[in-house]
Amino acid sequence: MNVLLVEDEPRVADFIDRGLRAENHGVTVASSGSEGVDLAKSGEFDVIVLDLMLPDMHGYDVCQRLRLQGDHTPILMLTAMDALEDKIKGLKTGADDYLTKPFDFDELLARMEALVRRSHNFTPSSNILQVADLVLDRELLEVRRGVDTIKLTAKELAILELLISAPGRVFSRTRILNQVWGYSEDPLTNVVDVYIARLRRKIDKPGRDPLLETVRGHGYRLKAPS
Amino acid sequence: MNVLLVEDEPRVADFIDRGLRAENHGVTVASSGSEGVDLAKSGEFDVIVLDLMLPDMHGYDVCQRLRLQGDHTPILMLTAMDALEDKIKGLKTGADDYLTKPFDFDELLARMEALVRRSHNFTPSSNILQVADLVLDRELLEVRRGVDTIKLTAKELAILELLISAPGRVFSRTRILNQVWGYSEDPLTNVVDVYIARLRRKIDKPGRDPLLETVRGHGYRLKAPS
DNA sequence: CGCGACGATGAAAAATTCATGATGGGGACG
DNA sequence: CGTCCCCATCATGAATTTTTCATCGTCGCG
Repeated sequence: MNVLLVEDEPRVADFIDRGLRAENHGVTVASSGSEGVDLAKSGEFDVIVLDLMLPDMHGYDVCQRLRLQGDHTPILMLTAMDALEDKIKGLKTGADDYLTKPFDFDELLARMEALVRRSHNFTPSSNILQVADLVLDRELLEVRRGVDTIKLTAKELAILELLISAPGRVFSRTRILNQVWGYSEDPLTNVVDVYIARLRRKIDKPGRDPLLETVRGHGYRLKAPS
Repeated sequence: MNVLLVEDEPRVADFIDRGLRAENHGVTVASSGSEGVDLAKSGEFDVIVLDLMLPDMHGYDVCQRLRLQGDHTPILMLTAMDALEDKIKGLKTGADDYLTKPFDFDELLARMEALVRRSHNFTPSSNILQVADLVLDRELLEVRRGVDTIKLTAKELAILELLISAPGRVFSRTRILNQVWGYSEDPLTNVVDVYIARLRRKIDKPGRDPLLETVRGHGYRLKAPS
């Protein structure tokens, strides 16, 4: 079995590395997120063990990036804390399983093997995000609501991408401004409002179930799948 | 280690039961959800292995009910399919881990032991705050009382967030004013009273057990979990 | 039992927050 | 160089929240 280990802490990396080799698995270590993403491109790994805390980017980003590239290699996340949010976020960004530090090496092994076993049965294709009948294909950069294809401008798409990445979750205007426009301040503009209105016009055509909700006093969100 | 196994399918139950006993663990089998909840009350178990598909109620309900009763025994869920939704929902209702059928018995064992080990260290905190059947999800900015979702305005939410952060503790009007409004003085207003009244109207609907208490001469508090 | 302080609450007024149409700049492309 | 599309800002009106104010209720104590 061929394992890609993305972990920047030498001690931890070493520990896992040696353990896996002892089990006759092939191991490649990446000590940063970007290195991990690059190495993963070769597509030769059976499973990726991914630490959440990396020097250059967060584990979620690595995960998300891989999935966006159409890579479906099973990912086992190592979370530092036992935070529910981390687990959920991990699963949502495309991880297949998580493991909380500190962990038994045997457990790591067991889960890895389980993942690989499972992934050989069927490969769930993703890269397609979806809420209700609203579908965003990040590969084709295409948006559909039901059978209708919707044409979005760059900014509109960026907002939708952000919102759909965590359905149900509320995003503040500031947050959206940050992610989509890259501003770090300027609360004197209402661009976000304007663009939300445009998105609405395209996505929530009258008669349809409204998906794009305003949460007064907080921001906007995409309706969570019930 | 003492295990409560909630599983109605005799074949699966038997398989796990025998395996665990072989490992010298104590096992009690419940073949329905309500039986499981009852048995759990004894509080003598180190971990609960919970099947999702039960004859009388869904695994989520069992899970939720236990958590509502203030039971924090680690729960390992057995999900039939590899559905992301199930995993997320499971975690949200208070499960600590999940396992997809079919699974290796060794994996079950490893995860169980990991859970128990972990739970002896510390109890996981999350973004979900709860008093009795009142739940505040800080991520979704959503409040529920039992099954009903409650819509709160920003200020109402802020107050509830403060109160629920320390159930049972009394918060003076001044304190609330400080935290929620950021005022550092001005004891000439009764906004706090007004908002408490509104919160009451939404949260403590007539017929329900009142959670929001007035402590005359001191302030307000959320009833502590008994 | 009656009084006074404290708290509850309805309703009006004020303020905030949003939605959206109109306007004009600017860049890409032919 | 003109046209088209995208982007950002502004202004306005509507919806909702927040605050204030007045009144009424209730609790505790003498």
